[in-house]
Amino acid sequence: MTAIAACLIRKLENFAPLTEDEKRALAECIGAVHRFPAREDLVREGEATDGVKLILEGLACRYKVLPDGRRQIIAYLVPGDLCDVRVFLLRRMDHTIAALSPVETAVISHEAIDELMQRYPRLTRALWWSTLVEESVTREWIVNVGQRTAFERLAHLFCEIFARLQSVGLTQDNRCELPLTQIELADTLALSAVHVNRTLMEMRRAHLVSFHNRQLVIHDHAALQSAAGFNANYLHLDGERPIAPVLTERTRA
Amino acid sequence: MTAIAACLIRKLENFAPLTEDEKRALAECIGAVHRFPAREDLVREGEATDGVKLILEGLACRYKVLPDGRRQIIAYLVPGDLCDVRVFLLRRMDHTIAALSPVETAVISHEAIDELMQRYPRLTRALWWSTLVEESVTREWIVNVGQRTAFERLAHLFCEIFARLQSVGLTQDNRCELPLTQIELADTLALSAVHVNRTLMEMRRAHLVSFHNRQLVIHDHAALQSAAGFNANYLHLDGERPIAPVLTERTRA
DNA sequence: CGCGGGGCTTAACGCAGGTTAGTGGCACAG
DNA sequence: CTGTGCCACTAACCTGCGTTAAGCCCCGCG
Repeated sequence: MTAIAACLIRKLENFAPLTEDEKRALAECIGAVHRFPAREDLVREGEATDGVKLILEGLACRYKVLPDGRRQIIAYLVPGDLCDVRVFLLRRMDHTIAALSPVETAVISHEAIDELMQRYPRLTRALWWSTLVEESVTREWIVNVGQRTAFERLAHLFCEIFARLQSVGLTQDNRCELPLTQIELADTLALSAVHVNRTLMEMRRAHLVSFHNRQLVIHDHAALQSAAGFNANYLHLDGERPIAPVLTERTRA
Repeated sequence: MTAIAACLIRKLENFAPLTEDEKRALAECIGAVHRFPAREDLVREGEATDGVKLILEGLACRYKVLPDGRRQIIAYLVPGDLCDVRVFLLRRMDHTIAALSPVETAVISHEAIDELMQRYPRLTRALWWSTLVEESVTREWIVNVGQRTAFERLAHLFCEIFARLQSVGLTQDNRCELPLTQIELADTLALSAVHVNRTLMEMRRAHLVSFHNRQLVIHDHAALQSAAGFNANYLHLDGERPIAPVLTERTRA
C-alpha cells in the first residue's frame, strides 16, 4: 500500500515534509489499481468520474481536440501525478487525458479526498500546491509554443521532460524512456510531424540529443539547456519552502 | 469595505454561495489600496511580496520575457482576480505581472489569508477553485496559440475577454473598454504587430468586430464565436456546482 | 511468407505570417 | 507651434514551417 503511495508522497514532500500520520492517511485512501493500454483515454472531457486517478506507472497526457481534428497536447503526466483534482472542485472536465504508454493508475475516491482535506489541512495545501506547479508548467508551455523556434521548443521540451522524470527516479545517467511518437511530439509543440523530424535530425547531427526506439539520450546537457533557454525554476522541483508559515495539524489554533 | 470586496465575493460565489460570516471575514481582511499607472509592474518575477494583491479596477497581465526580448503575455487579470495566490504556496514568483491600464489593487496580507484558510475551509476551497479556473484558461491559451490561425486566435481572444468582462459587469451591450495596444495583442497571441493589424482590418471589413480607441465593439457575436470555435465552458463562469459535497463550516465533522 | 499498417525519413513546393521600412495621426512637453 | 515619441496602418519582400507525396523499415497477422 505504502509502496504505491510513495511516488505521490515524494512529490508532495517537495512542498513540505509530511508527518507519519499524514503519510499513513494518504496511503490508506488509495484504492483500486487499473491498467490502461497505450492510446486509451483515462478521463474524457465532460465525463463524471468515480474519483481522482493517481498515475503509478507510464506516461499520459492532457489534450484538447478542435472540431476539425487539430489536436493540442497540453501537459504530460508522470508517475506521482494526479489526473483530475480539478473535477473535485470544477464540475466538468474540460479536456481529455490519454495514456501515451501502458499506464497504471490507482483511484482515490472523492469521499476519501474529502475526508483527507477535512482532517489534514496541510495535505490540502500540498495538493493545492501541486496544482499550482502544474499551472506554472502550463504557463511555460505557452511561452514555448508562442515564442520559441522549432529547435528551441523541442530542446526545451526535452529538458523539461528529462528533469521531471529525473525527479521521480526514471532516468539513468543521461537517458530515459520516452514513449512518444514524432506525431505526438508535433501535437505537443504545435509543429508538423515532418518538421519535428527535420528538427530531430538537426539535433542529432549537432550531437545534442538522440531519440530512437522511445529512448531519449541527451549527449550534451549544457548545450541543450542553453539552446533551449531552459531554466528549471518553473518546475518547482527543489524542496519548496513556502513563505507562509506551515499550518499546524489541527485546523483551529 | 464590503464594496471593495464585492468583486472578489462575486467571483468566488461562482463556485459556491458564501455565508454572511464568510463574506464578512473576506471583507475584513482586505487591506491598503494602491494605484499603479499603466505599464508598471505590479509583481516582479522572483520578488517577495507583502501579501496577495486583489485587482479592484483596470486591466493587468501576466507575462514572461526571454533573454533576447521576446515577450509572451500569459494571462489577463480583470477586477476580482487575485494576482498571486501562488506566492503564498510557491516560494518564488516565476513570472511578472504588469498593469495594462491604470490599475487599483488592495492587499491581503499573508497572515490574513492564513487565518482565513484556517477558519473557513470553504473559502480555502473557493480560492483553490479560482486558481483551477485560471489554469483552465491557461490551457485553452495553449490551444489558441498552438493550433489556431491568426484570425481564429484573435476572434477567440475577443470572445474570451468579452465574456470575462461581462461576468464582472464591465460591458455595455456589445462593447467594452479594452485598453490594449496592437503590440500587446501581438505579444498575447504570438503574432507580429503587423499581422495583428492585418487581421484586425480583415475582421473589421467582415463586420465582425471593430477595435478603436481602446474600445472593442462586437458587431456579430454569433459569427465571431463560430469563426473562433469559441465555447465558454473552460471559463467556468456559470455557477459551478461541485461534484463533491460542500464542506460544513467547521472543519471537523 | 506475403501483406498491410504505423512510424520514420526525405524532397519539392507553397503559404501564413514575419521583417523591414516606411507614412500619418495625435498627444504631450518645451 | 514645433519637436518627439508612441501608435496605427500599409506595402514589399522574405522565411520557417506546413503540405504533399514519396520510399523505407519493422512488426504483427492471415
